[in-house]
Amino acid sequence: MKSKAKKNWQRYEMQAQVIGALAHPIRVAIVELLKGGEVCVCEIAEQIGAERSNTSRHLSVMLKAGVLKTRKDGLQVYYSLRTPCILNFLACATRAIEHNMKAQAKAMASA
Amino acid sequence: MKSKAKKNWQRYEMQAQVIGALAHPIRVAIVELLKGGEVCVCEIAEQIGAERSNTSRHLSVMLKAGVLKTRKDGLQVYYSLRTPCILNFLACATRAIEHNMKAQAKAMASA
DNA sequence: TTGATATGTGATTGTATAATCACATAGTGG
DNA sequence: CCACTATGTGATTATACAATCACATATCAA
Repeated sequence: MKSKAKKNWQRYEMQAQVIGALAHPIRVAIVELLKGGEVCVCEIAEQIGAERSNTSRHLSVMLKAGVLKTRKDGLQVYYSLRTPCILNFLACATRAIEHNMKAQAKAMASA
Repeated sequence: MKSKAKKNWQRYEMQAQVIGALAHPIRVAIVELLKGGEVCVCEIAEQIGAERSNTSRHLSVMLKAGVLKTRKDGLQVYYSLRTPCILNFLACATRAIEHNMKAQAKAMASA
């Protein structure tokens, strides 16, 4: 039934947007950094070694996707995880990578 | 410590690649379709309503990322989930979306 | 008020990704 | 062998995304 995919297309698009919000190494690094709690933009930028404006843009992508939330305090804006289940993405991705490594090692051995 | 992010950069890149392999509505649809078990390319293309060559490309992205695996049987190639934990991505993304909807409704009400 | 700092955003440019077409390859059956 | 079907891939073009710079805004402190 092609109709099922058509019917759910909008949902697929939204899900892809949320997942895409984590599909960049800088954003993965940010999520991992925020695992320990809220951090302000300037510290995020410093810790991951990226320009502030660039960091700000990446944060806004994730904010827009609903993955992060913010809290203003004076000059600073603190970002934190809004949907903690996204941490599972990282763990699952790691599992896939380990899987790949093993397969690669096996391919090497047989070559 | 900026050094931590630098040190893990390669891992972040690989994780982002795996996550990015799911960051497209067609690929989300494919993963959902494969939830029930292996499906051949031509049926995947038919069910999601995409061109076969395009479907094939999306499948190869996910295959390369280690998210899917294949089994050849005669003319057909059957794809299936290699790392089932990626199904959690979809569920978690849905949760984030619901969160967004609620926030949006609240913003509407207060406007 | 002035100056300093944090954050975010428009504009630009370079890079990556996606869709399409044409075609190659490989297996199947007559 | 030949025709047919499924799959995958090179080449092209259009689109989306990322990084950077310059600048605007907001908050604080003196």
